[in-house]
Amino acid sequence: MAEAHDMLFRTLADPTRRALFERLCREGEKTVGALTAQAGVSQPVVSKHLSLLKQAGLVRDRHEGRQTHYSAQLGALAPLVDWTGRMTRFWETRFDELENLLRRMDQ
Amino acid sequence: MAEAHDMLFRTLADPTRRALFERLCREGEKTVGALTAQAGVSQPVVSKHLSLLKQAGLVRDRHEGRQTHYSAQLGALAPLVDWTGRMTRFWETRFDELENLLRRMDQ
DNA sequence: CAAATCCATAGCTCATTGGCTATATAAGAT
DNA sequence: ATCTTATATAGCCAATGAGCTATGGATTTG
Repeated sequence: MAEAHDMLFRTLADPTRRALFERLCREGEKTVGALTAQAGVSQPVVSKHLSLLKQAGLVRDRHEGRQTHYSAQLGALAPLVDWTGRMTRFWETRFDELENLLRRMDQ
Repeated sequence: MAEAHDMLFRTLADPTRRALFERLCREGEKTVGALTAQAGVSQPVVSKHLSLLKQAGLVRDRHEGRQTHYSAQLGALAPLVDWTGRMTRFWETRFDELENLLRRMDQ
């Protein structure tokens, strides 16, 4: 029953993890070392977060010698965009119904 | 430093809480009792979640006698939509740059 | 081959949090 | 006034999870 947006919300809820993803979106592919240098947390913590981001489909990894390059997988945000869209549409639908009701009462 | 989307992500990360918000979006205003009846958790837990949703600006409450009616505040999702938009745009910009580079190399 | 570098994993701790029951507060109902 | 109903708050507990250090595995360098 776990929908795709569930894991996305949980994964992006942590500020450190979200900051890593944001940086990959802004600056493109980066190694773990480069990410760690500015993350403000230890390298193992960065690796752990990247692993969770990968599980959520938000990043890809590419191995090259002893370094691992991570990059954002932007398509992974789609379920989140869909979800917000659905919520907005529900609200608008109910709003339209209310509008119609008021129009009918006005006649 | 805490941006608006930070609290939104954290608030919507919990499935029970998100389900409450979804129901308010789908079905409109509801009392705490009505929400509790289908939430699968106890009434105090529902009240607590609603309180957090309210703090995040995702719901409004309206007191009427001894009941409290909650409703979704859809505008509150805007920072989330903006954030996903920004991330997408970063990615697209870098993609365009890559495209241009390839075009120049092709000449 | 030895040493150094890069990343991942293991194991620990502490803080946070989602759940519960019990109770307080407030507003009808009798 | 008393009892019941609706919601909120308090206090507790167990699970989760984000951080750390230490270490393992793999690759490059000397």
